[in-house]
Amino acid sequence: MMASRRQEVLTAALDLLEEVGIDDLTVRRLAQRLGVQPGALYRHYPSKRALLDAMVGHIVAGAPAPAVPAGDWAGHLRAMAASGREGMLAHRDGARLLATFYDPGPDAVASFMRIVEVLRAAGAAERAAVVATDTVLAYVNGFTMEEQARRAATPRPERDRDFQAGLDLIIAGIGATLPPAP
Amino acid sequence: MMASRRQEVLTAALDLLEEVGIDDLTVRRLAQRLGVQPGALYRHYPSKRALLDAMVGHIVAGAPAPAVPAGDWAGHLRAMAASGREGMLAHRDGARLLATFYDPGPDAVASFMRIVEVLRAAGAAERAAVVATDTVLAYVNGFTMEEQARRAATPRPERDRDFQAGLDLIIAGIGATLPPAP
DNA sequence: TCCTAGAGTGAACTTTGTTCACGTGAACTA
DNA sequence: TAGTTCACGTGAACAAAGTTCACTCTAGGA
Repeated sequence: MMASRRQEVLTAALDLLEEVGIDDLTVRRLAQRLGVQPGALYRHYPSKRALLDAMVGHIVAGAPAPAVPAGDWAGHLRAMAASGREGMLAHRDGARLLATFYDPGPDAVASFMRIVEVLRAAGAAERAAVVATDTVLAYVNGFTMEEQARRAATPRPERDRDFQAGLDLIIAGIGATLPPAP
Repeated sequence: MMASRRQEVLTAALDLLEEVGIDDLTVRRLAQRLGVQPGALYRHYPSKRALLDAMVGHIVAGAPAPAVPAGDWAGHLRAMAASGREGMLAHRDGARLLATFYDPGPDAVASFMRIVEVLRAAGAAERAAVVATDTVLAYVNGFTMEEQARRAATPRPERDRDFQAGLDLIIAGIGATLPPAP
């Protein structure tokens, strides 16, 4: 196991997030849950902000790596979109947390580039591929934010269907700008 | 003019937002700018949250009412999208403010419905019209949020062009599901 | 045995939102 | 004219938040 104390603090913070939500995620509450004085946490993270960043890092890293169907650009787009949404929905206030504290690292840039590559392989021009990728990601973030903030009442299957339907709209738009398959 | 004190406080808060950003928009700073003790503000707004809500209300109300080209559903969509984005970009941290504190009122629902109506008039089924509207709004929010958070360096014309290009993608997707014009 | 390093204590400080009993001056009313 | 009302503001306090700091404790290796 060999979990460093730093890791334990992070895990406790993620658990606490699930219990009380981000607005009540306080240094003191976290310290209490660890059976420790508030100041002790600053041995492991230099600030609360740094801790939140680490939580965000854990969330984006934990998103399920999609099984890539080679050559199927629409499938790739759908998988990436679903994975991004899933990562946020998996944690209470996940979307808000990402929106507020996410600073894209090299791995995020890498997966962005991978999508662009897939679209380029399907025949899209460089700029068109970037625009399409940007658009899908903006949609995923916008939809999920709104979903988590204001649609907790709507049953999950319905939300899934709505998300899918909007994504299909965008994919149709992208498909129209692509050269026809040979 | 006859501006009520309440109005003056709101105006001062909006000015202060522009100067210091939402993270440093504090009750004390606002009081100081009004030449008043912090507690005095609670005569006019029951809580800081209520004041932020009022600011959001002012921002969404202040978005330019688009000139509606009758019968042109794509034009209507573009106008609404541009108006929403413009409203957020017009204020520092506008997108974050909206995303965190916006609780859609009757007028927001009304303008949502108006878009749905326009699409229905163009031949879309009810559900398709709702999905299309939702998708455009999610895109606008997602794009603007990211834009204001991380693309301050990119020059405005370029950002406008990117926004337009993504929107065109979605509009193309919507157009593909509509019956051909007679 | 000494000593270093990681972990935690306990108490403080600053800043934040918020409350509350009380003053004050202008406008209305009898 | 005298009294009442009312909107507005004062001044001081409160609790909770993030953060800092000097000190202690406890292992484990030289």
